[in-house]
Amino acid sequence: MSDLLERLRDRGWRLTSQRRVVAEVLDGEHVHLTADEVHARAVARLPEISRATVYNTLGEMVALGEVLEVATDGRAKRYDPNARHSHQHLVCSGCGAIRDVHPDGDPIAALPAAERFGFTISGAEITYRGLCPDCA
Amino acid sequence: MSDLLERLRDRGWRLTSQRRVVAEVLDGEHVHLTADEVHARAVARLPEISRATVYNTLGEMVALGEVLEVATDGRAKRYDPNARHSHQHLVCSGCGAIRDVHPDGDPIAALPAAERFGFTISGAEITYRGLCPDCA
DNA sequence: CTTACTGCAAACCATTTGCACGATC
DNA sequence: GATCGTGCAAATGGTTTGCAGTAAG
Repeated sequence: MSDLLERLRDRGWRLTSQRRVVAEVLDGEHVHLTADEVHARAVARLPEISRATVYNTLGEMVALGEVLEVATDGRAKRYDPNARHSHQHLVCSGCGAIRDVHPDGDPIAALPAAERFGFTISGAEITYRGLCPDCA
Repeated sequence: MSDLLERLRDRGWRLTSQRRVVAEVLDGEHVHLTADEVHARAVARLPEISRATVYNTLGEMVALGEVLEVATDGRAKRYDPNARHSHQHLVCSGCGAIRDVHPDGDPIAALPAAERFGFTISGAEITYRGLCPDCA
């Protein structure tokens, strides 16, 4: 289970009840919650936790590289605890559901040198768009 | 030049001075302006144009599929008039500059059936991240 | 002449911040 | 006991909306 929490602890992260709850709530496979959803679930376990703390905590986890920020282009950013395993996202244009997917091949390799304009490429994110079985 | 404007006119779009100015300002290659930048440039040509109209107009062009919304994950959305030619984006992690790029191969084809979870895939967006020559 | 676009200002929503209090090392 | 995290509430920035006025077809 709490893979994420363990990783954070190993990095000498100062541990408080709020931070622990945020990490626990966010952890898992195919989890892509908004800050507000994280807050709602955190409140269920720790009623006094504030939105500001949730935002701060998520921001720190992103800065540490343990959590990924996903802008699916809707309104609010979503947070993906699975930052360690490279994966891409499949987003339903109907209901906004997100799945993690693993395409074949390395997208970075597909970008020819002539198309790099002198940039040093450090990563690539792919968002597949489509309709899920329920929305089709 | 005003390819975008022409396309919009062909679709029977009601033409007003404001809309024309927005389309003109936005058109071109490698153009990725924020709504606010569009407004600033539009004001230079048509001083009374309001932010609300710029937002409405951009939203309509996006709904018509003639303009692409690009969420580079920074603060404001950017608008790309080049919705007709499939291309991907290269974003500088330093200064936020954007370049259009054309990778080899079709990213959709790289997603195996087993990874589609019953979704009907309609498109894929790739964002390459890196440092531009100036920021490196 | 009718319909639809525009401008204004106020509303909205997600997120950030300043600051005093409280908990951790 | 010094430092750092937390909570509150207010501020911010981007975007949307309601409504009266105005222009396009």
